[in-house]
Amino acid sequence: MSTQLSTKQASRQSPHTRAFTRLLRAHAALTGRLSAELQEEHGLTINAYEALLRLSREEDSQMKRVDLARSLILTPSGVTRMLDGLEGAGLVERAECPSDRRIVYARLTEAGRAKLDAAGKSHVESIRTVFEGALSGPEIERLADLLERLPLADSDDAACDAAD
Amino acid sequence: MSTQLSTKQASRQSPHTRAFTRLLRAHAALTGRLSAELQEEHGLTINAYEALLRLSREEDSQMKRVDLARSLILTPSGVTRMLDGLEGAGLVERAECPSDRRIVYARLTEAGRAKLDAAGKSHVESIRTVFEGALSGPEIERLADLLERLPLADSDDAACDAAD
DNA sequence: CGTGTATTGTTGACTACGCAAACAACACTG
DNA sequence: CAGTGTTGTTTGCGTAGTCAACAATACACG
Repeated sequence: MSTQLSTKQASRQSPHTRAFTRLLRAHAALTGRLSAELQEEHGLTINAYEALLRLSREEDSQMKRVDLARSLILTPSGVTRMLDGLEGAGLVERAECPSDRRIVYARLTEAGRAKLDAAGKSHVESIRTVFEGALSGPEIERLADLLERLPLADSDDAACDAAD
Repeated sequence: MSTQLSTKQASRQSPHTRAFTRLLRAHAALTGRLSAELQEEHGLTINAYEALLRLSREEDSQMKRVDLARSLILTPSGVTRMLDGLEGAGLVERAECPSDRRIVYARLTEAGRAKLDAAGKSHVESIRTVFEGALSGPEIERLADLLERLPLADSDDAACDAAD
């Protein structure tokens, strides 16, 4: 199927590099498509959507901002700014921690849950379309598994954070 | 169709969603780490590096800017801005097309090739470290293959661009 | 020819993020 | 209980990217 060695050789790379490059491109392509959709139909960024999703998974629909940052692989400042938007839209609200006043929780509001629900329908559907158009069911699972095993933090970051 | 039994189910997601989320996170984690390195040691963005790499693969070390954009999954304006930087650093230069004066080629300079060479050494090494620390050889190839099959363009984009 | 239409590339205004610094609240130490 | 370090959050500034509007060229067809 693929041409072996033409004058230009896409295949001369090591598998690592190939995997990485493809990861970059796949990410650009998928987020490009999906974020446009999410933005247009619901006014949400992909990260904003993921934030709502993670909050919704917590028992009390709230999370420390730091944890949210780590979970999304964003810096704390990124989270602050993103939540600014979501708070402005009334999808998330702040909640204090009684025992530690440094901490501010981000809590999903009812409107936020509704928004997540609405956005999720089309978003999940789009994701499914994209993936199922390209890969078989088992392949999708295999892909998810492999991606899951890539390291999420700096290796020099001491802890192995079982908290996830 | 999907979902709402929420209390706390990270694993209740469909494989598509799981794959997508993991793709997002893996991308954020890897680019975060690798781009910091590339930036610090060589003053290059990941995309800038990839651009140099692609130019270096062309026979005459040059590419139409539009093609470069498509290849990197960037907008034309993004390419203009990125190349502004690379031109300023003398790593890339402009070249005209005699037959079509709309076209401007981006051409790798000698300095650009040298930079690519230097940056490539550490960059490729880092990539290898990251991937080999997490996956076995065959798994890396499998991952690359799966990622390769994800669609890179909008499906409503008519052509299947065999040009790649 | 001239006139629409598509393609190539650039620019201005904006967004989303990171980094570093600042700051507030806590936690330990003596 | 003052001093020092650590953690959580926000803020100023820089950067990389997008989109919309544009100019210039190419082409197709009356």
